[in-house]
Formats: sequence, structure tokens, C-alpha cells
Amino acid sequence: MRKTMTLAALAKELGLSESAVSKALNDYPDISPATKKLVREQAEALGYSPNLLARNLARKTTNFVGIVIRDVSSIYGEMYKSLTVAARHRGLHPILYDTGNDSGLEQESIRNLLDTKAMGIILVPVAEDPDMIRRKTRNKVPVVFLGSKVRSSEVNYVCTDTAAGTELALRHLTHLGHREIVMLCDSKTSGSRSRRISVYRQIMQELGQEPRIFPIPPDEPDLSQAGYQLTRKLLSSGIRFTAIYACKDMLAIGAMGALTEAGIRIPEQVSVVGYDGIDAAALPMIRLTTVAQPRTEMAEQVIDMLCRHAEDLTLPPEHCLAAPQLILRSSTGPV
Amino acid sequence: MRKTMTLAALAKELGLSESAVSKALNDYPDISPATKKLVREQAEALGYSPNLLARNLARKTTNFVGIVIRDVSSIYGEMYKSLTVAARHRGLHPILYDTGNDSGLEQESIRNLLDTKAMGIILVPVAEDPDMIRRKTRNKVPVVFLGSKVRSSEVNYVCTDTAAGTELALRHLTHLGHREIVMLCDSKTSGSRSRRISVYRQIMQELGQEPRIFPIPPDEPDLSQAGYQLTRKLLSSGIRFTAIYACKDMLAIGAMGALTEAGIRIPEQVSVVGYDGIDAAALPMIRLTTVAQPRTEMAEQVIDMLCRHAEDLTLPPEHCLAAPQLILRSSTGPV
DNA sequence: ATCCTTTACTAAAGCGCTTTAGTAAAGGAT
DNA sequence: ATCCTTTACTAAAGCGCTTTAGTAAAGGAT
Repeated sequence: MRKTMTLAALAKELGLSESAVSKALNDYPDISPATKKLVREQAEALGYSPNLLARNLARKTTNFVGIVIRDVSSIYGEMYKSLTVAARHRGLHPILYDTGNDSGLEQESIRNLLDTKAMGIILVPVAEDPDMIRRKTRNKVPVVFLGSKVRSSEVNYVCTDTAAGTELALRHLTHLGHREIVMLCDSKTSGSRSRRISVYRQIMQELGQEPRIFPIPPDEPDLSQAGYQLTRKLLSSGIRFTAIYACKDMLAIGAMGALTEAGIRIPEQVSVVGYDGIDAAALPMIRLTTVAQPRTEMAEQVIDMLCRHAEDLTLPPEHCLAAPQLILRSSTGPV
Repeated sequence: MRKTMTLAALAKELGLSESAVSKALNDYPDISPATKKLVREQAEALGYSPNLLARNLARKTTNFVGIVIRDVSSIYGEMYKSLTVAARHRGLHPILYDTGNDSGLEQESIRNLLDTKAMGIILVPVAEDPDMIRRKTRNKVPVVFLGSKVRSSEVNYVCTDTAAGTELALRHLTHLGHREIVMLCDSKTSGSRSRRISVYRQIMQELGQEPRIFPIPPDEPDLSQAGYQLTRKLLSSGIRFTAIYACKDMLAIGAMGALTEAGIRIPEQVSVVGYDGIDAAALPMIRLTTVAQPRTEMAEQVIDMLCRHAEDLTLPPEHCLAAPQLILRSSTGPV
């Protein structure tokens, strides 16, 4: 447990001023190459590395980027990995907050990031809340919203084109000959939800079919459980169907569970397609056909956008709609 | 985009000295209650909150706790949630690093945490590496190892008792009448791996059965895929078996996939039991019987241990072996 | 009335860096 | 030989807090 090395100690060791050492380490042009080399070697030898609290305080800016998501075990937890990679490429350090869908914790997380002087915040918001958005955005730190829940043109956001994604899923089913398609969807009203529903209705109308929409009971936090229950209800309702489009993979997985349990074979008797492209959808027991959000691309877009706005805070809000991709697996097949 | 509020500005506003304001906000006893009230109200009104970089620099300690794990989409990613809860109860702020199983990134993460002056580090290590452990531990910041990979008596650790867990799984199978039990396990040699194997051998011997151990091919990063392949190999090997014990849930899920695909019914023809208790094991399509690591309990133990050692760095290393729990689902049944 | 406490503050130093302005010495141009 | 640049540093201030030591004023004890 020896004393931690500081710039001052290193400078004394080298017989240089603190400023010279600091400049050498930060590659200032007014330090001779020879000195730079010496300083770096000595720093390495003595195991010196700068105290980031002091450095950031002095620089008045950090390389922390806050990532505030609702749940690490969701598509956004998986996207976190892509975000860290993209962030690292730009020398940024992600700090993750899982709010557990609690908007109080969300507020607290954001406050904390502001106090830690994060250079920017990436937010998968608990709710569509323009007010809160406003309070944060007028601040000195850029915010990029991630996910489909927010599409206010006054904020930066990156999300997938849910209308296009829904169309992708449904056209896939109709090309396979499906006409009686049931939709399982979110309970909370949101922009993406209504976009999804209108695409679905449109296509059902083209097919001359009655739309069948099953929303999640609002008090069910477990999506796979919700999909399971919804599908049981569907089965006992007597409604005829050959395919299910679920707005979330977890919903689809629950549906598959209920179907399998009822002795219905997937995809021979019923096809199922999900949405998101979570890791679990690819599992051997599941192999769910799904509309995937392009994680890597979205992560890069988010980080790029954040950096642009960190450099120039007066930039107008940017919007990025990523194109979702259909991933074919074995949960869908011809009628 | 107004100026950020500082202590100095707040003090001027109140006609007090900076130190008085600082003390008021930190509830020092030598400030009158009336002044404290005034200061707090004004701070609230002006939206002041302290710059954590400055505060932490001055205090020479932070409330950051570093959590370095191998993969957010693993049991430890799920445990991260419990860790944040436990940390928050103690006023600590977790900073998560996902090393993606890269020991270079692991080193970098730890270095960064040291530079950020984290008060402690929780580490799910990439490898059993006493050297690295040493280099970190002799430092001024306490480290607690999490998970079964490290059991050096010279470091702090919290992990589950894998021998007990393995016994739990195997006894469950034998009670159901299984005798021909195959074991799917890790490829890398480690303490927990050898403990598992010896318990398995022991029980097979009691049953008068030949042990059948299938290790993961060392170059396969995807566990569910590995379980799938291993089970296909097993099926084509002609070995008779009525049950599979997999050392990881993901391995078990892969095995279930291969079995189902081969038309083998679970649990009627073959029982499967996993290990870890990950969320995916509970999915409707899977419903895997598994030996769960007690996440909440372990998280609390880890945080407690870390805090103890942060207070007194001279404390001898502590070890905590948590008792795993068997969770019965529908992947196991009588022979 | 005097002395000692207690109360409630202020002053000043310090945490470990960065950055701006200043400067001595060396090198070039005429 | 003189003046102007350039080179390679140093000095000092500042980032926004905390904390230790110091102190004026008020209150109590005798």
C-alpha cells in the first residue's frame, strides 16, 4: 500500500516543472521530443497514471457518456455492448444505469450524470415525457434518445422504423400464404404502437380479414408470461388463425410456449414472428423468426450523433430511423 | 444554456462564506439549524448540486464501485441488477464494465477504475490469474471476486458452492430413478470444474455407472450452440442415457434443442438439469430445472464485504460460499 | 466585572490536474 | 554585432469543492 504517484512527484523525480510534465503527457507541441520520451518512460516506470477526477475537473469536460436504460435484460442491455464498442472507438467511457423502469430512478440517474459532468447522455426513456426531455435538453449536455418510444422532433433520437418493420413481418407471413394473422402488442399507447397497429390494419384490410389485436394486460411486467397468457386466451376464444405477429420477441416466445403446450406445432400449424432480435430468439429451443433492430448500426449512429452535439450544442435536433431486418428462422413456414 | 451553479455563486447569493455553505450542505454540527435550512432552500431554488469531480477530488474518496464482468448477457449481467440495488442501499454508485471475455479490456477497465478513484472493485474475472490479482490487490482499493472461477484464499471472494450444487442436481436426478446420467461441462480447467467432476464421478461410482463427461470444444464461444453440438454428438455416439446434467443453463438449453430436434421428448425420455438460474431458463418454451445461484444474497454479500474492506484495508481476505438452490421446472421427471 | 465556554461562522490551504502567459536561451537573418 | 524568431521550458492561476485552524460574539459562571 504505497503512496499513489502524482504529477508533482513525477515532476520532482524528473527535475521538471509540473506543467512541462503535463504537457509532455498530453503531447503538447512546445515540448521537445526528447523530453516527451523521458517523461513517458519515467511515468511508465513509476506506474503513474493521471487522477481522472483532477484531470476532468481541470479540463471542465469528461469522456464519460451516460447510458440510461430501462432494463439490462432487454434488447437495450444487449445493445449496450455495441454502444460500449462504439464509444471506445471515440475514447469515450460509458457509465450504465439500469432504471428498472422506474422514472424516479431515471431522474436520479440523469442528475447523477450531470453532476459527474458526463459529456452526453443516451437515454432509453421509461415514458414518453416531453417535459422531462425539455428540462434535460436545455441543459449543457446533449441527449440522444434511443428506441422507438420517443419521436418528438425537438429531441435527438435514433430508433428503428417500426412501420417498416411491421410491414416486413406481415409481408413475410402473407408471402407464405397466411391470411388469418393475429397481432400481439404493447398495452401502453405510444407512437410506435399506433404505427404498428395502423400498418397491421391496413394489411388485414387488403386481405379482407378482420384485424385481431391482443394487447398485453397493463399490469403484467413479464412479457413472456404475457405472451403465454394472451395466446392461451386466443386459443380458447375460438378465433381461427394461422400466424401470430408479436411486437416483442419475448411476447412471441411466450406465445410459442402456449402453442407448444397446446400441442400445436410450429411452424406447421401456426407461424410466429417476433420483433427486436434479442439473443434469446436465436436459442436452439426457440429459433424465432424476427424483425431485428440493427444494433451495431444504431449504436454507432447514437454515439456519432452524441459526439456531434457535444461539439456544437446549438445544432438542431437530429433523427435517425434505422431500417429493421427480417431474420428468418424456423418459427415461420407456409400455411 | 445558463451558467452552471457553483458553491461560490451560491455562497455569494446567500452572503455566506463558501465553507459555511459547504458545511451546511454536508450537515456539519457547527452550523446553526437556521442557516442550514436557508442554505438548503436556496440550493434547491437555484438548482445547485455539487460537482462530483470536485467533491470527490477534495474528499479523496468516491462512492463509485466498479463492477467488471465478462458479459452482460450472462448470469452476472442479471446479477448486476441485484448489485445495483445493494449498492444503492449503501449510497454507492456502480460503474459497469463488460470486458467481453477479453483480459486486455479487463486490465484496462481496472486501471480506469483506479484512475477514477473507485472505492472498490467487484470482479468476475476472465481467467484465474493470481498474478493479476496480486497486482491489483496490493493496491489501496479493495477487490471482491465474484463467481466460481477464483478460489484463492488470499483474495476476497463470493461464489456458490459448486460441489453442493452439483450434488443437488445429481441427487435430484437419482431420486427420480436416473442412473445413466451424462455430464456436459466447461472446457477450461478451473477449481469449480474439477469440483463438479469429482462429485459427479463419486455419484456415478455409487450407482455403479461409467462416468460420461462431455467438455465444450475450447473454441466455441456460444454456449447454447456448444450444448447443441455436444448433444448431437452424444446422440450419435450410441451411449445410453436418461438424463443430462449441464454445468451451465445455456449448455442445457442447447442440449434441449438437440434432443427436441431429434424427436426425443423432455422429460419423458430424457431429463435435463442446468446450472445458474438464468432468466432464459424460466421461459415458457424452456422451463428448465436448474441449480440457481442465489443472486440477491450473493449481491448483498459482495457489497457488504467490499464495504468492510474499504473501511479497513488491513482486514484479512474473506470468503463466502453461498448455498445454491434447486429450482424445479418441467425439464426433469421420473425415468 | 472578569474569565472561560460555546456558538457559528470565516480564512486559507489543499485535492491533482490543465492552461495561459511569460521568459531565457539558442538560432537566423541582415 | 544587432534584432527578430523560434524553441522549450516555468510560473501562476484556476477547476469547484472540503477541511483544518482560527476567531469574533454571545452566553454562563463566579
